[in-house]
Amino acid sequence: MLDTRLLREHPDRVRQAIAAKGSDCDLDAVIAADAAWRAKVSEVESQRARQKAANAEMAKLPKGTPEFLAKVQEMKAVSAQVKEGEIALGELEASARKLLLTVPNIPHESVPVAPDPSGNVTAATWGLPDGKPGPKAAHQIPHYEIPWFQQIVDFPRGVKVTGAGFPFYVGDGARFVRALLQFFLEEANKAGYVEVAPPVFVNAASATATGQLPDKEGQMYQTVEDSFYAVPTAEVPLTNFFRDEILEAKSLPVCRCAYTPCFRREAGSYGKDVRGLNRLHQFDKVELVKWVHPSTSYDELEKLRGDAERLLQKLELPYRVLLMCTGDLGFTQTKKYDLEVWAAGQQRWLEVSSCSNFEAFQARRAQIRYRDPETGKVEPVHTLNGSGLAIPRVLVALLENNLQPDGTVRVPAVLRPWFGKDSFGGV
RNA sequence: GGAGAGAUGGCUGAGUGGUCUAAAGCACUGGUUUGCUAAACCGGCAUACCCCCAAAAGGGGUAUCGGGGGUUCGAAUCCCCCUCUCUCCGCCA
Repeated sequence: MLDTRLLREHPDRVRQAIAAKGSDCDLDAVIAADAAWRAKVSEVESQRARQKAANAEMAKLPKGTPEFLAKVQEMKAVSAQVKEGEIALGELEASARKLLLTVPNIPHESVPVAPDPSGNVTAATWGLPDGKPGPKAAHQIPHYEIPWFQQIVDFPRGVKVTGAGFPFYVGDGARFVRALLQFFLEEANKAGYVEVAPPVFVNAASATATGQLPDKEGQMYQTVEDSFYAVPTAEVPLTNFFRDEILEAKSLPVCRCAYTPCFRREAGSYGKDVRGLNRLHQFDKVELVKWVHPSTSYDELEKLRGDAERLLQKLELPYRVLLMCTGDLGFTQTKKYDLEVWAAGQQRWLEVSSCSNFEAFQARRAQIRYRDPETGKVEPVHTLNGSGLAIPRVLVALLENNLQPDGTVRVPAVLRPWFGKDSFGGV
């Protein structure tokens, strides 16, 4: 949600952003609805002021006197007007807010302007000889074609027990998932993110605050009896922790991390993308979230990106960092880096982290603010988040890149304390 | 799941239809006094939105006593629904 003052005072900047993001938001309608609402506010409030003044007078009059009764009669009409006005005002407000929620966030000036993903810029690469994809795996085999893969990740049993996209990890598969989780959480702790174990179901207010509702309802699993939503990412419960609160300026930045399973319906995803572990309905992820002072949010974004990159470096996995162009930015983001790991077996990039700055967009909607100690004013904080990291795709990259000629997979040194072995697999 | 009690500002807590513009205390904070600390005294102390002002400063207004609806000229107060919390019972890792 943008600040309405920006819409009123600098509609051109907003119009530019809408065009750059390729949004179909009708800004004129948003502004017209806001103006209509404001006009009605003034009208209704002045009527209410009249009502209050009359109440004060009547409090002093003895009840039942002719003057008193005359006032009652007079105020009956005003009361009816106010009631009518309030209904109209409620409708105008709801429609203005609904329209306001369709306005996308404004891209940062450092974001390349382009209509589609071809405009994304490679900001960095790591571990690629000559900056090109590689190194070559011993055998160029997609993870789902490794002979023993089904022994550590069991899809048919997942289908039987739940459905497609809900695999079982078995034996070394399960141990490997746990090793990655431990590693990611430890690294996040060391980097200063306080660990949180959040609820994995959230209510509608929380899903609205972080932007999953109203538009992306179809992407979330819902409970039948209680109208809860299974979290699509730990970002949702984590960011909502401070919803409707005012933080101390000196407590900023607040950095937190959480592991949760993530549940996504992925409606409309088919084909090659979804083979093996590439895309699942349930997967494990560690998420990093920051609440920061507005003046620091772009520095914090770079740090966040660095924290996520370091994980891939320690795992010795080649990757690239994409600075997303305006056309590939989400509705709520002002700037976003995607970290894509190279999966040698499939010869393709897999997104394992997405680090975003939302500026005040989420904070305004979620009412997360801080008090400026100098002015005493209350302002929305800036929020950021990034994955650190998504487990299954990291597992994919490790399986495909570290596959040895003898059919086993080498375990990176940093995982050995958690995994307990330096290789696994083989027939 | 059953029965009962409750929800008022950062916190404690008064307030059962009309200056509630929400008492009082605590906490926080500014000042005065005072060797220091402390105390005492005086003052300040919410959030959101609208309007005035080019803007800031400042001023005016409206709303908010868990949420929503109702009764009434007027609701923190009366009625209904919902949510949450607490106590007891039952069940349970």
